[in-house]
Amino acid sequence: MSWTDERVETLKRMWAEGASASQIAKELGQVTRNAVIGKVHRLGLSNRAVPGSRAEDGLPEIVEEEVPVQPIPAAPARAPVAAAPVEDDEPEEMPAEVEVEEPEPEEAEEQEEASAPVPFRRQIIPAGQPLPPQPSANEISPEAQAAALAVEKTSKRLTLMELTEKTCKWPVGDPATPNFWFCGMPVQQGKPYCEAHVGVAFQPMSARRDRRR
DNA sequence: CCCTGATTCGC
DNA sequence: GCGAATCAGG
Repeated sequence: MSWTDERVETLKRMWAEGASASQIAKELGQVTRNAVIGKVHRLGLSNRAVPGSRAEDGLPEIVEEEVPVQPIPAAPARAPVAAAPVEDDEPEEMPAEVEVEEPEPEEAEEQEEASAPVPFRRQIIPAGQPLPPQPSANEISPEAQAAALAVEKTSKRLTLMELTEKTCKWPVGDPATPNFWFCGMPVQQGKPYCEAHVGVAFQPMSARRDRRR
């Protein structure tokens, strides 16, 4: 396939609209993003306006060292979130292994047949031990918290077994409770969490320090 | 890991 | 001119 006037026109138009080279390539078909990029350069229409939206990341970006915050949302105890076949791992997410204390093996089976589908199987004693340092309640920026909360209201609510490399592994709720689940939204590239939860998991050091009591 | 654009260089 | 391979950055 060659660069017909029409194809070039499409290329120019899409490029001007901010489409990425791969998007354009997909649209045109029969060419790779490399071909598109190459053509873009030969046409001399390289630098263009910002691709994405307009109100997106127009902020100054106050980026600082990122510091992992205890991956504990509102849950009192941490669930062993195992990232598939364990391997390398640099001190980035700090697994912080913490056994979730089993309240007590069940003994008297409650027969709540025609009751609610997912009832409260008896008040469960939330871990009879000092819980790990409660999260970063006041260390998390209000914005990040709000974002996470919003996501949690619409997230996929996956079980441990349903997690994959592409699902957010942020735990929500009390692991010792029936309504405990994992966010499950699409992860942010390279991270174990979705955008919203990455927002609470990784806080700029200074901001975190300032907020802390 | 997944994506982006930029560059190089044999064809 | 073309575009795969590679590089550099997010």
